[in-house]
Amino acid sequence: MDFFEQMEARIPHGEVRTRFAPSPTGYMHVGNLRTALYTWLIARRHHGKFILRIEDTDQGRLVEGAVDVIYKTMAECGLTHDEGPDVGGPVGPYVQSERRDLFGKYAKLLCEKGGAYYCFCQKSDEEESGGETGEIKKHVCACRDLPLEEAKKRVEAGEPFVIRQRIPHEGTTTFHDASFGDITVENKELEDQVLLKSDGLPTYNFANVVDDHLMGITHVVRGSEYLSSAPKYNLLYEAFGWEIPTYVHCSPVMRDAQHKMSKRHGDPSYEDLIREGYLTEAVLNYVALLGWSPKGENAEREFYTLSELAEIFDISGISKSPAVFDINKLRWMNAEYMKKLSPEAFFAKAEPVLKTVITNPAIDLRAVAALVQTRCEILSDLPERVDFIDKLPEYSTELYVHKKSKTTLENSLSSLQAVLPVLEGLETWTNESLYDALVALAAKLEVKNSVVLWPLRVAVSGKASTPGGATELCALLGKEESIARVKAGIALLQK
RNA sequence: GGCCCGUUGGUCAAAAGGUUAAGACACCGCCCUUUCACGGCGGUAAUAUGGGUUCGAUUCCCGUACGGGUCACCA
Repeated sequence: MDFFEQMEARIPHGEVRTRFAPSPTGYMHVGNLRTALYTWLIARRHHGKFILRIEDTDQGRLVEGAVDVIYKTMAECGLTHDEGPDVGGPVGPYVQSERRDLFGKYAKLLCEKGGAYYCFCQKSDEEESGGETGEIKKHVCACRDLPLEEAKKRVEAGEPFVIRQRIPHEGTTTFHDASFGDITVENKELEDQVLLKSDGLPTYNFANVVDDHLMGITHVVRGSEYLSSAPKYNLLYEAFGWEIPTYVHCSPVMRDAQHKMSKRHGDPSYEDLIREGYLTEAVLNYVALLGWSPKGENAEREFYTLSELAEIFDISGISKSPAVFDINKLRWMNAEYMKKLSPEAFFAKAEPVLKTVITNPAIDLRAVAALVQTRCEILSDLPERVDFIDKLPEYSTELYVHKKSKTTLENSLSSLQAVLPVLEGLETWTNESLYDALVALAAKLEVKNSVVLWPLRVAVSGKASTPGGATELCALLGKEESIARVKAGIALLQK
């Protein structure tokens, strides 16, 4: 058994195998996350294998610790892989830089098979572009017609070379994409692309084809920017005599109608979103629906767990047109996820954030969390909602004037003055007892509840908008602090 | 510029020849209410455009416009 046969023998058959092949950039684009998710879902849906392959051939872009970021993100999202650099598998290595030697062998094999040829043209020969005419210059040279034996002699003699794909000049190539359907192009539009560079390393397109085949990948999921190189892939598979995988091209995630989301333009990556206080589950759920939609009876359903998606995900639901990322809808969806959290789970997430603005140990953070759980969309909203608890902010008396509650500066002052002794005389300091006492006071004064409660809420919070009503805030702040703030309010109104 | 792909409300999108063209976000209004919110109810808003094919086109075909992708010894 020769080398190539050995490699073939390793390839698993009879199962769906998909792969996510990120290059280690140090963060996860939203678009990449979606691709990873779809790729994972296809594997899970068919009870197949999901493979993680690190594409680190671009040495110039290497980022320290970036591979760990990939592991961490995938694990955090629940996109577990069955094979990869860290867990191994039958078709390793799973890091592209460790597969380096493979590609030269396969490129030479392809030359033997006639699908490629040695090319001795110097890079500088074709450096000139089409210039102002805008014409694209395709590489055409005599090396293509060099007899193989002669070319090999020159290689052995040490002459620098690249290996280029031999693309037929005539005819057309048709490839099939699971969501775009059949696409046919004229072969004359295709260039004899370089497969193996003069430094002996493969180009991305070549490495991909070889790796995907040797790893037994059945479904190639990738961005639609690769759509136009797909015919060349097909020709490559055919020249090798390999089975062509199912292509699943996904349109990009856009910032607006004409721009892809990009880190460079300040669009958030997955890590940015998490840092801003979005929940992983919400991000995944939202991203799943960006460019894919469920069919049939699920068409109106929007909330899914990962495992629910794994049951119903269907390639045919992938959309062909680009989708604009709507942070607004993500916010809404995140809020829904927060509301669904158990009080304990929400507290666990909220506590660290609350602690950044509430340092008073007398404050019951669980009570704060309970109040705020249905009133925030993302965790980073929290500080601004509860910062008044530690310290009463300076506020304008204008806050006391509220038409709907029928409050004015004058009746606010008298309300607070009436409230003060009630609070001071209150034995039991709970939301219920506070509410009962103050409603009774309003009845006694013969005014609407709000005439009493609105000014109190303002006095106690100094804010127009708070995570709870007057009595809830008083209960939270405690008797002493509440009374102090009411007195401060009275003083302010008396000025 | 050549080639390829796409186009349903502001956004995500359903409807795979016959529907009053779903649903969700956002927006607006009303109700609830101890603020804001939550919740409930309701509303505004779309098949890019011109031709075909068909008894009938969002759906099929062609053109146009607009948008995107691609045309490296980058991935």
